[in-house]
Amino acid sequence: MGSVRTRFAPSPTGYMHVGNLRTALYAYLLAKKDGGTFILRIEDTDQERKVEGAVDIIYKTLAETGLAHDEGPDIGGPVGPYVQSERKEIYKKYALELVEKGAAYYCFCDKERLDELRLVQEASKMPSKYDGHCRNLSKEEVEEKLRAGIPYVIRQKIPESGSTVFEDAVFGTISTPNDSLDDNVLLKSDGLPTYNFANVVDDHLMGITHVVRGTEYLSSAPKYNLLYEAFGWEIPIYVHCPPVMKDAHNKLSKRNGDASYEDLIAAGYLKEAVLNYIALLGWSPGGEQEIFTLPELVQAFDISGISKSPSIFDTSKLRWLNGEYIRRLEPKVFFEMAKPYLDRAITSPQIDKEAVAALLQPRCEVLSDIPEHVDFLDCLPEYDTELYCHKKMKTNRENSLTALKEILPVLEGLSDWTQEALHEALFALIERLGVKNGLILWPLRVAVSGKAFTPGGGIELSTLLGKEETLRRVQRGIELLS
RNA sequence: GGCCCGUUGGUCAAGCGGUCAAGACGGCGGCCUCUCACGCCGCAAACGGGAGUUCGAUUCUCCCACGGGUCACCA
Repeated sequence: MGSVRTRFAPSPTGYMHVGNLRTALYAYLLAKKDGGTFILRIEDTDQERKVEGAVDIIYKTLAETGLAHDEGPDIGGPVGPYVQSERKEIYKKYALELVEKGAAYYCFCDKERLDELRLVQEASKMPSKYDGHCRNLSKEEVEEKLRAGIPYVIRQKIPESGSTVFEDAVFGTISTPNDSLDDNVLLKSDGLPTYNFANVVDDHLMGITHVVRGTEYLSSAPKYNLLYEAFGWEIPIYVHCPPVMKDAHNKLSKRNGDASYEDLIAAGYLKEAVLNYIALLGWSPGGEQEIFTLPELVQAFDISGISKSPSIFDTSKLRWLNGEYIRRLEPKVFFEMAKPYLDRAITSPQIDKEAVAALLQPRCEVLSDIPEHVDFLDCLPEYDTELYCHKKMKTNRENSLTALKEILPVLEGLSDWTQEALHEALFALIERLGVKNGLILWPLRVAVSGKAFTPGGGIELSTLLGKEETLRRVQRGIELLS
């Protein structure tokens, strides 16, 4: 058992966005690479933003993607509880300890005063920052206000001078002047901690060795560092990951209507492909390999490969990767996955859907585009006879009509309706007429599909459609061309 | 605005003082082929700008520009 302990600490918002999932992935990989422990912690200290069922989505996603946590609210563990709202007393105790140590203080300022303060600061173009009104209250004053039952918060006491320096495994040494840091609230008036505080306390108490999170926390990291120092706790290794972007200017987000993990799955992407793709978004294994199973990712993962700049989520590359995964599937497995989509598009019972799936597998990138590939099997679409004209096949309306008229009796006379038999009969015809393959096969494919592009050629499609339907469509072609 | 961080082709990215600056996706062209797709081959396409340091900078330093993040009793 390794000693690395990482955690994924989402707040239950009811939505697993791609950036979040990637953070979970990296935390998981980092732990597993070392044979360490991956922990799930729910950060629900914001009572107003609680969403019902949100935690279930988190469990479901982690289970589905194989990012199995070793400790968490659902499975327990030695350092629980793993839900922050159940740890209320813990935070209070540590907040008070910090007050004892002089690294934090009671603040009785009410919302009105703070709003006003902010307004004044904004108006005078000052950086908005707590003015330290309660920073130097005497012990007696504090006691008195406490006794009077005045609501309070506990704020962090940031040193007035000097600077805070810390190491980030991705970004290196980062130094921040203390006077640019604010005396943030640690414990809210409802008795619950802020994220800033709960995070530090929990990460320490849970023995987290590597804190993996997004760069949005990079600028708060100095404050966390100061907290660790005040407690005399060992500082974890920070691993800040750059954001996943929708485009050069916007993060991927629910607000922008961007796809979440669930949306991608619903759209017909394979979970393995999604995981593989996001692993490569913001991290590079260094070598040429691009397709990785989860265990392979565990093997290959290294913090040094995490990039510093944001990366744009590229759907076209995901599509390609998904196609790669689809092509590698066992035909049976692909058929099972494709089935719901095939059922939606094909209603006629005589079509062999497994055979359709076999045709589809090499040319399908996302499951959801199956219907548009196969809709013509169900019902011959209205089509323009222009489709019969193809320069490379050297076909036009006239010779297509001739071809179909030659084809019809051949097919009618065929008793054994298999791909082999069709192939044999049609190539015999081609030979007898002494023409190029395309001259016969192109018109057949058009007649039978009514489309410019189809999965499979004329012979394959005819096999699928069955004798009766094929003959009907060839006749229809003859009618249209006559 | 203050503070922090970043900047290699359209996108993901390798590179860690000397390279004709990888590779992948996408694009384009070709081959294969009964269409499309798959597969194979090839082409175009990048170090934001300026000063230094150095025999030599994409790589190190500084400045600028641009981009991102953060400045809540949200996480």
